[in-house]
Amino acid sequence: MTPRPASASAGLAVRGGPRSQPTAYARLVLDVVDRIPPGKVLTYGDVAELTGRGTGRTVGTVLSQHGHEVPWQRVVQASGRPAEPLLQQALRLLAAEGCPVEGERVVLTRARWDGT
DNA sequence: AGTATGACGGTTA
DNA sequence: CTAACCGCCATAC
Repeated sequence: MTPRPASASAGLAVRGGPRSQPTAYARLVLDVVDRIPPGKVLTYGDVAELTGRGTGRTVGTVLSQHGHEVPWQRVVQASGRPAEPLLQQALRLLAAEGCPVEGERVVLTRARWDGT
């Protein structure tokens, strides 16, 4: 894939400022999310495992700051439900790319990406 | 170095 | 099913 415009920023919990500059950790996370195939998803925890650092919480914080440069809708909670603020839009985007959705959640048994 | 914060996860009630 | 609680960990200040 083409490199994402490094214009975005990472950093977690930015209080008091718009966006800080990307951190190595944020790039790791965005890199993994960027590789999720259309119609497939990963849980926040899955992303943390694939990067080898952090937890679902830290992954979520990174995406909250610049998930805009990656297919953010492909990262959902362990329950299969997209994060609250993005619920409707995420479900719409996922359904559009052929991801199995049931009610307000993704059918993880069918849509979970194996990371390969 | 210590405290606060957050697009999470798992357990317990 | 919902709600509360605690553990987790990178980052900001």
